[in-house]
Amino acid sequence: MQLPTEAELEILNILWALGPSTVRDVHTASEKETGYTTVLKQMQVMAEKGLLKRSERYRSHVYEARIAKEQTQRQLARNLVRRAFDGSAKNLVLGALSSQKVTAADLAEIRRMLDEYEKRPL
Amino acid sequence: MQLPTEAELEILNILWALGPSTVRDVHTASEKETGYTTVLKQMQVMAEKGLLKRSERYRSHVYEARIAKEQTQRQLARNLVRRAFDGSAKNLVLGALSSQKVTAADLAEIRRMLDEYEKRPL
DNA sequence: GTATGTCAACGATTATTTTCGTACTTTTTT
DNA sequence: AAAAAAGTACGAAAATAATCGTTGACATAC
Repeated sequence: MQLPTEAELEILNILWALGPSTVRDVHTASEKETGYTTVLKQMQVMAEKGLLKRSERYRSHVYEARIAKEQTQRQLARNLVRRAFDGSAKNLVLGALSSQKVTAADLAEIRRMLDEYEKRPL
Repeated sequence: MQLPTEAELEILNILWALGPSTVRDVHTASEKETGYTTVLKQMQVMAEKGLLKRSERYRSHVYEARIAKEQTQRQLARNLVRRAFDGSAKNLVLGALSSQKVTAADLAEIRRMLDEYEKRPL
């Protein structure tokens, strides 16, 4: 599968949050100051690439992400691990920890995830 | 700071591994089938951007990464967290785990890192 | 039924990144 | 000293990504 570009990821994030939406919806929800036709074109391209599914049943087309958020996240994480962390997920975990504020609750949940993982790797 | 592009990251990885090197060194070490002048130009651009430091003392210039590997990794991780993981490092950790094979030894080391982190957050 | 507004299609433009060919300079070899 | 080898500089082409303007289709309101 091909990884989404920067602008595409922004659109995917909106679609994941809103669910199936029109171009207008996405454009309105976007933080960026980009024009309507820009978003339209981008979503059309994404549909061609297979990143989005388009329903033409209605007056204005309704787009929907074709890939699940979690799957895309995994792929982005895998890609970054490969490119910048010498293939070591461990290093990325360290990088993730050191890159952000992580609360005690987060730490607890991460430990829980580790336990889960140990019992049943994905 | 500005994040390195794909090709730039490849060069940085080589420089981090080899230490200060000439263009020839980097070109030889590279997996990619790209021409010598391509690498040269890229490293010149990177020097302009401030990503590399250039020493002109010798016959062939010697380049060196201006940013530490760990710092760049942190920034890449932070960037990815922001763009694709709703700002939650926890989610990236999960993504990292599910994206790769992680050994028992890795898990142990991750746990150790968590303990470290809890004692003295970065 | 004509005017107004909303939308998709399409092409074109701009910006950025990646790549390479050519020319010029400096060494090294013969 | 001429030829060959190894470098850098420079410009420009090719590829990719992002943006927008214009046009025509289709509704809805008047």
